[in-house]
Amino acid sequence: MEAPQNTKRTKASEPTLKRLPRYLHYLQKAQDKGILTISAPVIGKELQCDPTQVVKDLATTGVKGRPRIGYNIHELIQTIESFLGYNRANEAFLVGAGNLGMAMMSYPDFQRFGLKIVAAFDTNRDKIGRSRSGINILHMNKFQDLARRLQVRIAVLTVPHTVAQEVTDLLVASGIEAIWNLTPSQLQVPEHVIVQNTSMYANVTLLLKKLQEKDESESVQ
Amino acid sequence: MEAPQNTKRTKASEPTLKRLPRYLHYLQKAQDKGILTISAPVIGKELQCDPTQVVKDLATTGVKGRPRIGYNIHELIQTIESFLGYNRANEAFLVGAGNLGMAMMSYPDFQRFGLKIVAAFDTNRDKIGRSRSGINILHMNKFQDLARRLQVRIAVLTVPHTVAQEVTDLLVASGIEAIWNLTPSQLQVPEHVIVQNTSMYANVTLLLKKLQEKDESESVQ
DNA sequence: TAGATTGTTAATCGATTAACAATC
DNA sequence: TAGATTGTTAATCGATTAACAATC
Repeated sequence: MEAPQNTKRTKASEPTLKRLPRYLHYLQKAQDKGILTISAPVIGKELQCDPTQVVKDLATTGVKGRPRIGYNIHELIQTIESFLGYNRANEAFLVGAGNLGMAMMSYPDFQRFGLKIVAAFDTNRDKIGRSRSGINILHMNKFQDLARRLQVRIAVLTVPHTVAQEVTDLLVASGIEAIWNLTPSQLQVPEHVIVQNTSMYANVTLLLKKLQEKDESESVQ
Repeated sequence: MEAPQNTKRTKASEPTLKRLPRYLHYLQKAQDKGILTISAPVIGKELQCDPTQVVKDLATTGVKGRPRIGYNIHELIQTIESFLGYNRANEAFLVGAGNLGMAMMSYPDFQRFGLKIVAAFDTNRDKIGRSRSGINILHMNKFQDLARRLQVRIAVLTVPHTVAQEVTDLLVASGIEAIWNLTPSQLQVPEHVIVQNTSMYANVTLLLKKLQEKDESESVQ
């Protein structure tokens, strides 16, 4: 009957979702300085992006601003955090306690972004029983049982790419619903499982190609 | 006068550049199995993407296929590798030998993707003088001199985000032209400097948001 | 009131997808 | 020849950018 309070069902596009954390980071710094109100043009100037895009991005979170004045910075931060789900604590298991896995365990502040790594798994006997940043490393053969009992839905995958698919099959069989794939492998998963790929190789390719294109355009001129 | 051999100046879009390494990875596996010829529909089926998009992506590299038959797999691999610049060895300095930095030094095969990390830098006395995966860790105060003398143009940035900007200023002052930014910071750089951002926080946000949206759509039904 | 900023609607831009002709 | 696949051109889709009305 009534207008729902915070139930804007505008689903954000991927580019928007990537920009929102950047805004948030800047807004938190601004709030620390004691600023109470902020406008889209100011955000855009600081972050070097289009002010009308900032307005659009903010609108998808459902926050309301006031013409001429801007947004209440506290309300804005709250709304973005809530929209992005940062105030929940999604529990996750990390699989593969190698170099990258260890780095991810020590990575600061994931919890502030809604992700809590509650345990790590490996098959290397030397690593099992140790811990890193308060996260215990357990044997992989405990994964399935623990995932089910603790109802963990998210896995961070940092195993060697040679075993990425077989490990993935186990994750899926254990009821994992979302996989953050930090291996270069293209994972095969059932339709209901979400995969977020972060490929170092794709990123390095992009960087080098941009540099190459810059060189070419300069040599042409 | 003559038609240039390999000088298709089609500059690829970012999505295309992200897909090409995936194709390449699959093609190399297929070649190892002894396959000599491959068609876009086969690649699309295996990688679960649209075959016409595969055709378009491959066309941007300048490779020629034959109707009904497909592409010569050897020629295809060569062309993609050449197009992406994998046969060059772009030398890079890594800055920040912390957890993530160490992981990147140990990351396998960057060289196969055209990136060669030739030295690492840090300010922590305990780390300086040590090495990892054959890469020596030097004091940051040697960066500028070495970057200039070796004409290194690329930096991999894995420092704590609190010092990301000040380190970036030094990189730029040392003549670095391209920065692979693995910190969550939004770097301020002059226009001629290329930045490739790989933000763990943006990626984790995307994953959790996708999961959240899936939950919402299911609870609605 | 005047002017700046939000918020919405329209126009542009670019990438994906579809259609179809060329060709092996 | 018949049929599958490339390669190109057109249509669709979605995101960005621009335009403008509403409003503080």
